[in-house]
Amino acid sequence: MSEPASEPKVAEGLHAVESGFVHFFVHLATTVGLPRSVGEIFGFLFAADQPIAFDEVVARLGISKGSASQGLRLLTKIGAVSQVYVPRDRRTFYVAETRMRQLFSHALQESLRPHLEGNSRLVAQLEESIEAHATTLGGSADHYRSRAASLRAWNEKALVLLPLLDKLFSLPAPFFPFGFLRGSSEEPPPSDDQP
Amino acid sequence: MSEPASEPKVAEGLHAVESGFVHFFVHLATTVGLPRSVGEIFGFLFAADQPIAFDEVVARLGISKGSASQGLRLLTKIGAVSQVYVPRDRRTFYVAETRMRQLFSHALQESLRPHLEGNSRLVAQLEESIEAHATTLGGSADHYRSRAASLRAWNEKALVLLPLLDKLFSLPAPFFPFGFLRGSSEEPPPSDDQP
DNA sequence: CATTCAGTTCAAAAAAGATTGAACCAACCG
DNA sequence: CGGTTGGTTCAATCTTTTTTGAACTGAATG
Repeated sequence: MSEPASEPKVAEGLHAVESGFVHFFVHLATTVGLPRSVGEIFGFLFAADQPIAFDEVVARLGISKGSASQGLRLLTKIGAVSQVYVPRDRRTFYVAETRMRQLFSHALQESLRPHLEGNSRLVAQLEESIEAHATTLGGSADHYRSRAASLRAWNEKALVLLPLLDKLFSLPAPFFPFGFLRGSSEEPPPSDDQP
Repeated sequence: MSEPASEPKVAEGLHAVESGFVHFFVHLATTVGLPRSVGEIFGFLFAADQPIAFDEVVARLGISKGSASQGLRLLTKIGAVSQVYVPRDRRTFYVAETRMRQLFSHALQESLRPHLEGNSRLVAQLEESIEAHATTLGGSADHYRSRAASLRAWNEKALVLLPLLDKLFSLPAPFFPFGFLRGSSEEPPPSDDQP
């Protein structure tokens, strides 16, 4: 009853609830290094009940056609939204991928992996460079080798952990397998007390 | 034999090998959204054999005192480097945390966690907002509730997976526990088949 | 065909972020 | 004390990224 007459208009033309979703994804987008507008677009589509037309994205969000176009292209490329063709309508419609699992797993494959692979290449170069200069380096050659080795080991670990992480995410929530490492400082096992 | 007379000088005054390390961490830093200079500093320290004084960072890397100061402060704050007091020297020396495990785990706790917690807050607000408007929303209230629920579920999953991930990383490499999910590409339940 | 409508492209403007450097502070030194 | 030396701060500057908007392409429509 004590609400002010107008919505806390976060973005032109959005209902308070919609802009809640937008907020959430703007936060997510920026923490992940994507432009804010991409977060807005995705949030808006994620909230929607049905496919949304390009020009509605522009109008409701109050962003330029240019941004919308680029943002939607990016989101499509990374598999976060897809186009939907609506029969008697000339416009293209978009829907968000709402299964978080898909989103996550896609991101892992398409964004994280390539970076880790980039790392691998750099480590390899680094190691070559060390060997190339080994004689000049004298005693420190070994030191450098061991530092490089640690980078390599770390990176490889990350690489193999990647698919595993993906799996873990796909597990039905209550089942998290804490079993195999009950050693520990962090988490009490999830199983209930059944004597 | 075919090498040019001078090093491929990536940064003033660095040996080729050092700049290999610097490269690696610049890459890492930028993919993680940190300023390049922070990557440079860390790379340089990571390569080093012994503690490095502030002014050497400035000189060898050819960056301003300002950058060095801020970069070192940040790195210290996130636990990636620490100060070392060298007896008869007025300057402060720095060493990189070279145990990748520590770095990683610290990053998980200090960077990822807070973000996920931020998410939680936003989801909570979102849910409140949905309830606040529930009557106005009519039929779509349920739709919004379910979308919000999926965000919540996802976020909570991430939150519980965090310590687990940390554990996995700490495991001696050869031991990776693929055992419990030898199933295939998607999601056969983790419990074994006991009729 | 000429027109309108949907959307893309891309150069220019705006905003956000990183870096510099000069002023400054605080030990230490002589 | 007065002068160095080691380092921090922060406003100004430079760089990079994001956003805009106007020109453009290419269907559909009439």
